Amino acid sequence: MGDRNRIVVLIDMDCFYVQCEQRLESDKWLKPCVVAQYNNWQGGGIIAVNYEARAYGIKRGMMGDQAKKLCPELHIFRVPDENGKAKLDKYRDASAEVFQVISDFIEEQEKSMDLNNLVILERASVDEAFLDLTKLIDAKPLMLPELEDLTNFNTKLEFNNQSLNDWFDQFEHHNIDNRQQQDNIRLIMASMFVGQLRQQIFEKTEFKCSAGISHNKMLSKLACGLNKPNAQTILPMIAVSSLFKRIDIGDVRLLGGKLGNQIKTIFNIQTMYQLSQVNRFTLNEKFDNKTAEWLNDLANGLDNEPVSDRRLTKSIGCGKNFRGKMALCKQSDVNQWINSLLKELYERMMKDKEMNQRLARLMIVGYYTAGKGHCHRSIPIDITLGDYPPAERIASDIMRQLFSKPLIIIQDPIQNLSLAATKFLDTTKAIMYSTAKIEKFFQKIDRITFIGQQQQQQPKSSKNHSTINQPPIQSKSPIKKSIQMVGKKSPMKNKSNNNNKSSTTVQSNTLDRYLQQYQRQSTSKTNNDDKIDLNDPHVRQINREMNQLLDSFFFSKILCMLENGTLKI
DNA sequence: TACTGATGACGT
DNA sequence: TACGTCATC
Repeated sequence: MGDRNRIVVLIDMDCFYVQCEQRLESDKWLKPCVVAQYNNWQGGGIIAVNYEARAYGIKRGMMGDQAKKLCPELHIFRVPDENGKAKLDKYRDASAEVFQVISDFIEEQEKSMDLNNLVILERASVDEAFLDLTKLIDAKPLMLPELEDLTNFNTKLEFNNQSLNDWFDQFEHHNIDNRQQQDNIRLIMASMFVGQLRQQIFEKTEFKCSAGISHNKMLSKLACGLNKPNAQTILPMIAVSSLFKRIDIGDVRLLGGKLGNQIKTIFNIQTMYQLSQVNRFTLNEKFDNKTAEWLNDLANGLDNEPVSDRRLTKSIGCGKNFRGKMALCKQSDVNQWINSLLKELYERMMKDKEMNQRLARLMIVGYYTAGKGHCHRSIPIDITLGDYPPAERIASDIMRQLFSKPLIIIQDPIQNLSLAATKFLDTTKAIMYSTAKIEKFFQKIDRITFIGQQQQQQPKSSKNHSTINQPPIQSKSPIKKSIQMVGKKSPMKNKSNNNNKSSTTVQSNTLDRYLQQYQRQSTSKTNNDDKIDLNDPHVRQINREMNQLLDSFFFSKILCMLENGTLKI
């Protein structure tokens, strides 16, 4: 059972940006439309083309003026811009809508079967999702749906030129005890799921999409592209070799760039079928072992890349090109653009925080110059307060990084700037940065013995440290000492203590006072006098210590224990 | 001035 | 890790 082929699906929204615009201007449905950004030069660059417009030969990457010549009645939607920069929020929001529908549908299906975690959903891009339906399908009895139901979903079969109809007959009249046949039926069952999902997406969002239904990411992506728009395509394993005779190497996922071109030139071939005929040892001569094996698999319709369980983006970023004369030559211009980019990014970070309960810990600032090419540097984001620092502070950190050594940008002007927030932490975990919650956390995991417990009691007078200006941190920080001790002690040594309820919670008085102190500070936002001054050296010291605590303690130790099951919250 | 602006993944 | 490179739409 375990060695059965996976059932992997790709859902791809049809010309997504155009549909987003059409939904807002419904008289534009069915008309040739494109979405373009930046109107000023040659009608702007086209980033999405609907199928009516594609009929005129209009392609993504063309300029608006050029497209208009091909189709005078073309409607061009404009990406809104803010401060001279394209704003793509509309499409991200619409994407979130679609993913919500997909998530809900999955949940509903699982619920009806009284099971959990049957479907893996991966956000592959703003308009694409991979689904691994293996577990869902295999939890159901092997059964053929009605052909009519499938055709209503505009389901196509990719298998030479065989119709879905003919293919269906063989299952009804023949035995289905070999694995190949069973896999085919599993694909058909998955197609019902996908059809219903696509219907849901349409009913809830008005958006049409296409889908590929096959056994791995490469094949489902390929299948999806075979019949568009508003169709779903089944690609059974047996159809792969004949299909590959007409598939260009560059049309296969991950082979559309340099590598694909290299393959074509090196072996003087064009199609995937030809690649499958290249001797494995010949492949090995030209590529490293791993790549050679991977290519060989791909050429045989195999791809074991898992569908990962991820519904959110791993980073939020924004950037802008400054071509030719527009390239940034002065530090003040760079400063201004960083601020402008950060303003947009910061808003998106805040929105993301509210919607997804997470905080980014790292900011990447990137730039491009003719002399140095692409460069980027990272700046930590201090989230010890359980929230982002003010944008101004992030901006100044960025500028400090960027101009740590003075750059003579006059001679090497900056042609691109980009910012990205990454390394997200769940607020439920990040909240541990906020010290009140750290205390609770420690209480919950009372199986852990904090090393500090053996330290002698601190005098009560320490309570007097009630303002942030007199932090409970001595010059030779006891906290730091404790942290170092924790770091040295193997957490596994506490394994025997795991069920010992009498085991003490955090008893380090220093830490306790520190936590209380910090809690007071971080919750007393109403009183201006109590506001934390982030530039206060003591506060900075506290933040540093907390970061160290987290890095050395929680992540390397506790999360490890959570993962291997030695600890449960 | 002219194929943007995002995204993710991998190698070292 | 931090940073450079590649791929996709």
